[in-house]
Amino acid sequence: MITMTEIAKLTGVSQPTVSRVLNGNQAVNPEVRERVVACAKEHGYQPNVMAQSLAGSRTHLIGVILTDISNAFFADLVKYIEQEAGERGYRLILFNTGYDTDHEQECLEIVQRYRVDGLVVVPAQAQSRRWKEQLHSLPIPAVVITRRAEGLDCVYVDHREAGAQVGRHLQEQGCESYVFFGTMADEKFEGFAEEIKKHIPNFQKYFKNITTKEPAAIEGELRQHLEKYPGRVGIFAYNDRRALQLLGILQKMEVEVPGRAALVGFDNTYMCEYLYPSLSSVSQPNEAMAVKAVKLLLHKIEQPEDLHVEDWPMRARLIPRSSSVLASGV
Amino acid sequence: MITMTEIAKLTGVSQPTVSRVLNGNQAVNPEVRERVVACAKEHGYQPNVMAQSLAGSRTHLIGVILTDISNAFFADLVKYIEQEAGERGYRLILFNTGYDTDHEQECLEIVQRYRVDGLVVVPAQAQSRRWKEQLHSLPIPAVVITRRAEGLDCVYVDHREAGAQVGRHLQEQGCESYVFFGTMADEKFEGFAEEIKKHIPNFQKYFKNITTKEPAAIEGELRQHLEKYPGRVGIFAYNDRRALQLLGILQKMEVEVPGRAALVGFDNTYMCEYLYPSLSSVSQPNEAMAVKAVKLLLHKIEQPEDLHVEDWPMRARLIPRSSSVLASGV
DNA sequence: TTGTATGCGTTATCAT
DNA sequence: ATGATAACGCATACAA
Repeated sequence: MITMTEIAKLTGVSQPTVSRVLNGNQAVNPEVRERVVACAKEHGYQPNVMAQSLAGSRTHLIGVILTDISNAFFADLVKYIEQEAGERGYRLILFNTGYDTDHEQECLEIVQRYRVDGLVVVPAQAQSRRWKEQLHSLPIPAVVITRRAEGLDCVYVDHREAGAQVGRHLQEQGCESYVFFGTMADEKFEGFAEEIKKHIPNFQKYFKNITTKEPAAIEGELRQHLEKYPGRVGIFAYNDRRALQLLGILQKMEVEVPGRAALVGFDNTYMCEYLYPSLSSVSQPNEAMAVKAVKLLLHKIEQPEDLHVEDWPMRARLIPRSSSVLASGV
Repeated sequence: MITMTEIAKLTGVSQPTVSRVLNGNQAVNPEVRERVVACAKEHGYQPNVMAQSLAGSRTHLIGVILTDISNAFFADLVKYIEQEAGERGYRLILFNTGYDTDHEQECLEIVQRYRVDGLVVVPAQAQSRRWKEQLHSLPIPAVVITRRAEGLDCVYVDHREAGAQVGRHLQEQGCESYVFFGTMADEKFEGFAEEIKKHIPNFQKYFKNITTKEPAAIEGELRQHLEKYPGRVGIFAYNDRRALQLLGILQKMEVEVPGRAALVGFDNTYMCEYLYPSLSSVSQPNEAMAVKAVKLLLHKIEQPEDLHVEDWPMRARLIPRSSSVLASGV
């Protein structure tokens, strides 16, 4: 790979002149410019970013550290992050922690070695104080995406509000009892429960939480719930994957969806609209989140003096489909 | 971020000595070592990879250029590539071409600027000669993954053989007519057709190809085919996404699956086993492919004198499920 | 065992 | 308009 110095020799000028030509910075003799450009083109010159970075400029690298790239939701985020960053001349160096906090630590060290200009992080450990302090003390601007992290720049959806949307929807659909599939420590459950409690103060009485992922156990729990409550049951799953699993089980049990059970998922994966019945789900603004995170980060990179911390909750949106809405006409 | 030179000053030794200590290369006075290590630790020293690379060693960067990271299959590959490369001390710089060949060109330039040690590529343009020559002439070792590319190192599944497996399976399940959903230029279709022709020479007569993705059109085509052929129809979709869409349409049409129509997808996405009926699908050896590709690449990086070109076809495996297999017992 | 000197490919600051 | 020169952070050959 040819260097500026080599081009300089070939064209009989000095290396700094080559630099000036190739960067179009200052005025140079048109003849010289032509010669140099031609030579660079002929040999397929490509600047050495390592050298550029060393010489004082940025690396134009953004470290992306996330929990699980094989999760469609995060993969989608990465796509938009890459796109937005790429348009502004930044590249991604990617790390997958696999929810392993030790490995996350390593990643945090490695990105420093590469002198990345900034960081986009989906933290493995949600809220550990130690972790937040560490990220804060890093000499690299960072934006947390997907989760709220107090005191740090972050872009995320308001899960509580999203859960409330689901609660409202299922009530409007005439549900008389409820099931939440996932951990109750989840903010979307909290919002969900709060919303329903507004109308049904003794919510607990009509509610069941299921945490197991084991099909037979799920079926048992559901059967039990259905026997106890004859009315329509509203089921909220913490993601589409689980919702799909539930849908399969309900179909196997020959429970009518949405007649007997109304089902809502989360993430609005592509499969939602293809399923039969199509699956109601909560759509997160993936692209908007990614774009916002990158813009925030680049701002912090390019205006390091601005220490303002940004906290960006965004709204999710429930997409009602056949799994929770009774067909009106037919 | 502290540098070796600074540590040298703080500990009263020379910079090369610090280098020796921190790299554990040569023998150094234990006392000095201790002092230097302590100082480095205290200030959180992290080597500057840019400088290391410039000074002659490798960048330890692997460029990953692929068509669509938001595709679950590729995202999964990336996960394994990151893992395997990471264990060997290499990091990923990621590019998403979005199937845009112009953008793919840019990516090829940019990775050169970062002086990546190697490249893993999912090409946007399958087989253009120009592209292959270009990749070959690149001063960077590269491995093509997912697609066969003659003359280049590549790791991929034999789609023809995979298609044959599906053909064999659907025949064994007693199908009397066939539908392929996707483009007939696809190797998996070729293998599929060849296999069936072994037993049914006038295959064309019992076959329909559907390429549209528009639900109403698909439904029309299917209805037409079903009216024409009373026997069981075997449907092969080029990926699970399409298979899912088909399944939804079949359910809506109240066509019995697998009784009237046996359905097989491709990619063996997680949802296959959750669907009802669960979806038969072809499983690609994602992890094995990723690991093989990385190993191949690292070999080429570390043994540049070995110019042997490796062509690694791998076997896919059909996972039969309820969508194509009639329940025997019940 | 340790220090000096040099070079990697740039950018940037000087002179000229 | 252009050429010396230094500097970025590190590795390495060489000298001591």
